[in-house]
Amino acid sequence: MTTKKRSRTEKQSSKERGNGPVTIGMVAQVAGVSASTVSRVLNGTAVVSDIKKQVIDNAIAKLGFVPNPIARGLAGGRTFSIGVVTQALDSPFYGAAMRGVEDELLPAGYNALFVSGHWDAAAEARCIDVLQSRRVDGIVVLTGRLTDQALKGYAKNQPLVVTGRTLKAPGLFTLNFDNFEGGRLATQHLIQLGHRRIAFITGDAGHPDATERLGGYRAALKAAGIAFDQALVIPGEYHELSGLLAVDHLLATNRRFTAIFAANDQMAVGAALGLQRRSLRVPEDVSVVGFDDLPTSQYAIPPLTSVQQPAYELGRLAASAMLQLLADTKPTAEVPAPRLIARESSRRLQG
Amino acid sequence: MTTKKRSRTEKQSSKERGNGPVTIGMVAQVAGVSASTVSRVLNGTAVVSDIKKQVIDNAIAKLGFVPNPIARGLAGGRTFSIGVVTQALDSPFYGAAMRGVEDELLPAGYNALFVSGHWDAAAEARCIDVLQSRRVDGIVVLTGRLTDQALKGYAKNQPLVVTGRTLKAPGLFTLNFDNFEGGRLATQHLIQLGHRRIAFITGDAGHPDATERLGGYRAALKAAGIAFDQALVIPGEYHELSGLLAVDHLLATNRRFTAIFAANDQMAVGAALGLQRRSLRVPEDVSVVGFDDLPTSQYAIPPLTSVQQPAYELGRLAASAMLQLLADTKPTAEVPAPRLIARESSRRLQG
DNA sequence: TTGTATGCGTTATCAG
DNA sequence: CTGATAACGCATACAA
Repeated sequence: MTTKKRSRTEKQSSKERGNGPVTIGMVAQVAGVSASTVSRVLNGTAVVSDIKKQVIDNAIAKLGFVPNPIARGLAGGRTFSIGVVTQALDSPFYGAAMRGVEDELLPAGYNALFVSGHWDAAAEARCIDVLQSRRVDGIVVLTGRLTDQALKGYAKNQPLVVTGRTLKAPGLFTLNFDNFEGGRLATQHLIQLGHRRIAFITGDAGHPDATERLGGYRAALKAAGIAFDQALVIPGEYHELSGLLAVDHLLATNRRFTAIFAANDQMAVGAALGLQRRSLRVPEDVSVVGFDDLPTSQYAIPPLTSVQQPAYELGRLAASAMLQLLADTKPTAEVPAPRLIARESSRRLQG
Repeated sequence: MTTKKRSRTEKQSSKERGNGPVTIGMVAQVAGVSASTVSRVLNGTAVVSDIKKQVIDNAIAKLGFVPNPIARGLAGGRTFSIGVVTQALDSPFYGAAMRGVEDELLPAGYNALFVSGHWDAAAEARCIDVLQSRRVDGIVVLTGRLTDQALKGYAKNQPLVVTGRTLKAPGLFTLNFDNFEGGRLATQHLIQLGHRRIAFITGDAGHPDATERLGGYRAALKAAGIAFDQALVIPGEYHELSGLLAVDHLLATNRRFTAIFAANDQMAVGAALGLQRRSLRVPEDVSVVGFDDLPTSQYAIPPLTSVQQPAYELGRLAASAMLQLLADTKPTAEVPAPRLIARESSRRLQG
């Protein structure tokens, strides 16, 4: 029994700088104190005399000790890792959000476990199972498909932060971007440029985002006294092809329009391509506005006018809220208001 | 002592379906066997009588038992999680690769821990430290900046799979995409279209990829008997702005060229925008070819000709290789050969 | 303020 | 083939 321990100690001392299994017991021994005391200075769990603290810190530094999160998790019930359910690992939007999460979590000593739900409620549920089995300290769900009910249920087991939804429940914090206002802004922008026949390409029907943006579109029209025309609303699914097909449909059915507002940038880009294919120029013949303001949108041809979605900020805020939840303080994060970024794809209606 | 255990059992039976802390001991008790035996059927560590196996499986199902990876990690020395060092969480390329990794790992019962090195060797080293402290079973480095030496060192501590490099060492497996051939293909494509004055926008100088692609460019020129002209090679940094500036530079210095080959799609898109700004049409006036074949590239205006980088496949292969390394079998993954995807941004030189 | 004892949920090592 | 029992590395009541 002690044999094993001794052999490890020897191995360590021989390599000296290897980040091998230096245990808390080893620093305790070197510092001449008990393991408990070392643990205490490590976590600030209790007051330790300055003198011993000094000695322990030295021992830690000397041995290059780094606590084992695994053991920590087992013993303390916390893993210092938080699970993040995204919808797609490969997406400019979720990518930025993940970056925000990471930037916020790492400095706090937490790690993120990213998994993706592929826009599917069942898959998301599986993700959460995996995360729970990994004993994450909390879960962040980025714009999921799970029902409010399910979410509330999960929140009972561990802190939960959810974006893209507004919900009230214990242990649950939601962070919602104002999609309605975003939709309104974009439409209003086009109206102010003189457009009155504005087509709208919707997002995925099952998604709240999409209907909210549509709501903003309708509100802006109404405010300007423009009649809503259902024929100008084309269903899309948030990807480029949708935009392209929407334009085809619009043209095939002889709809008259001078501008297109797409519920996200990907569809806007697809629409622009569709227009170009039919020899319609953007923005000379048709103005196009997107939503999300993806990093690539400023290099689209022409650079795309869009509603900025603060994906990175959203990620940071969500993570920060989670940290606060974990610290038992009430989260105070607030999502930035939507902002319209005007570029070359939209311009004043001529004639 | 048994008190505690009993209380847990009660809690469990009362909630019945809760995924609370059902322990191996509890299923052992229900099945009327020892914990060791349960562990054995769980891991297939030893032969167990079919009859007991049955009983245990039933107990597991009945209690909804799910092994605790944390405890597993502590006891068995394995965490069933593998660390993945990417360079950017928000990048179409790494995004696809991450998806590939996830798709391969999850079914095998492993989890991925994604962290990003931001193209910085020091940051990458920190990432690896974090990963090691999390006791991951292995590390996958996607196209890093670490030195071969450092990599070999890490490979001593745990299995390592590295992409974007060719290296031989114990416990280390590398997976290299043929960037040279990709560069050659793209250039050859333009040459076959009749172009002879082909500008090249390089990638980030510190990156092997970039120089290999340049090598392919030169080789193709040479094979066609076209003299290499240093003035047509513009340094870039792999982002859109580089492409735009490169075109500005080319035009400002009065270089004559009929085609541009950019070392990645982002720069190609930037170049296309730069050309458009100067009223040069793609492909009528200038053909443009990119590298990577990002998903968005097929919707660029015009759709971009590009060399396909099998990012998703690369991720899968890397993960699969890691799994093989972990299973002590020699990895056999082979990266698909580069393929040119011809679209509308390149066409035969007129006149 | 500090040390001791014990438990976290599994796997691994031994006996049998 | 199976069951005790000892680690795994740390945190935490409890006692001192």
